[in-house]
Amino acid sequence: MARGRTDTKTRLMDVAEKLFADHGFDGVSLRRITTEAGAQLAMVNYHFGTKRGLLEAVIARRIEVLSEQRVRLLEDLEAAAGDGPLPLEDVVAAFIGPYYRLSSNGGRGWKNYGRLVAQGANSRALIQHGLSNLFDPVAKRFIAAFQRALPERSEEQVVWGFHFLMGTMLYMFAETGRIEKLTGGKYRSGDLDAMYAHVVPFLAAGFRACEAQVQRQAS
Amino acid sequence: MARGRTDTKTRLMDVAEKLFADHGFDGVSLRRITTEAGAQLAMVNYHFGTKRGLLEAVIARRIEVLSEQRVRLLEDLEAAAGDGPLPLEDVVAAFIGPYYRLSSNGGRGWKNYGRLVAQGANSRALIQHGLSNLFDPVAKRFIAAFQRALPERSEEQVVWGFHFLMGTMLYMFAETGRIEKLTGGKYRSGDLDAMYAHVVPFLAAGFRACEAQVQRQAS
DNA sequence: AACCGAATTATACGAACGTTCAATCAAATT
DNA sequence: AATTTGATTGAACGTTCGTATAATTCGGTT
Repeated sequence: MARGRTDTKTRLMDVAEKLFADHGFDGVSLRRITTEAGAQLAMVNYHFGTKRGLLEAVIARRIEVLSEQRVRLLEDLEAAAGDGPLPLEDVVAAFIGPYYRLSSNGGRGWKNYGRLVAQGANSRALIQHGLSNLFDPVAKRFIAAFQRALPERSEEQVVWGFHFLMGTMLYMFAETGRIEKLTGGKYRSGDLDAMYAHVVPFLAAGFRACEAQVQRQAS
Repeated sequence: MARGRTDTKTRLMDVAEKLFADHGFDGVSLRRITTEAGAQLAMVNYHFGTKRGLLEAVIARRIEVLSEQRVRLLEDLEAAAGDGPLPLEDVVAAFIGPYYRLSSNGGRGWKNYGRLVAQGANSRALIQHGLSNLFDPVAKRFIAAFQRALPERSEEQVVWGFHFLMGTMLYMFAETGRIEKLTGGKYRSGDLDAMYAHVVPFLAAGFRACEAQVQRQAS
């Protein structure tokens, strides 16, 4: 159709992505989504079956891109490392870097997705409900990769480190605007370049921390 | 009224806290809240004015407790430090420790609050809207305290470190259950004792990490 | 030229929503 | 004993919600 540059199905996902991120899943009506997308109300049920189906389609199309890039970078690392340990900073970058680049240069949709997924990731409703099956296999691969990057660390330390990394990453790409309020606008939560430059060494140092402390106490 | 052990106003806040955390603000109706609280529908508007007023009351009563404890611990640190620098681990513990202890031993309400605030903190709607004014003054004090604990680090590094700490903390107390799924139940996101033991050295090491290297954005 | 199936339109349905308000209750105060 | 006041009840308001369905459009195949 000539209603917009893209087809109806894509426009619906784009608008829903933004509005879900702004107001939450139940905070937006299908009427508002279809109106802002220039489509008829019934098109959501036609293309996605149900409102929840629309949400899942919105999330799935981004996770697939993200997972593919993460896995590809990790496989490159594994190929380059041979039998040796993986470089820790590179594993962190392989996980967060794709998200960083897509959020920076992937268009407005990725910004909306970042805010949406930061809310959804913190609610059990979405996690338990199949949507995370698109994410979990990749996450498991990265936990194993972090263990390979930190061969002297216990599994426990690596698992919790990955947990802290998840929280940091989700909050980072949510771009909540809180840091602006706290610093009077001097630092901006949308300044992903600055944040990414700091977050990789920050998380890598955290991963290495627990054992360093144990070693100090033992020696 | 012998409907419950506590008065209606408190019961409404307790039930709303849990349901808002489970389903989001717009995912729960006042009818469901009042029914589960054993109260009449009109009581929400009577006690809190509006549905949103109920949400704000729910969040405010917890933030006030949290802020008071955080500030008290920080003032103790400042008194003990005199003119010297603050011990970094202690500042981290002064910020996260109260939340950890309340979430562990403060009753089920604090668990619900943790999940609720992790969603709300990632949505601009709540942050821009006055509710964060209860949190921001304390956050500003802690950013200053972190600078005092890291006199050789740039303000920029400290600010971003605090940002990463916020994300880690919010995700930690959301207890999303994701780490169970990723580890087959071997590690549990409700094991706050283990998480807290790891998170303080993790974040402290991140704060101390050397200045961010200038990283080129590659694709 | 007739046809087909996917996409779109227009409309309707029943249910649930937040909010309001007059009436009633129950103590504490006068 | 009468009165006041905050808390609670029960019912209703108009609106909006997600979903379903029959009718219509239209380019590509027959």
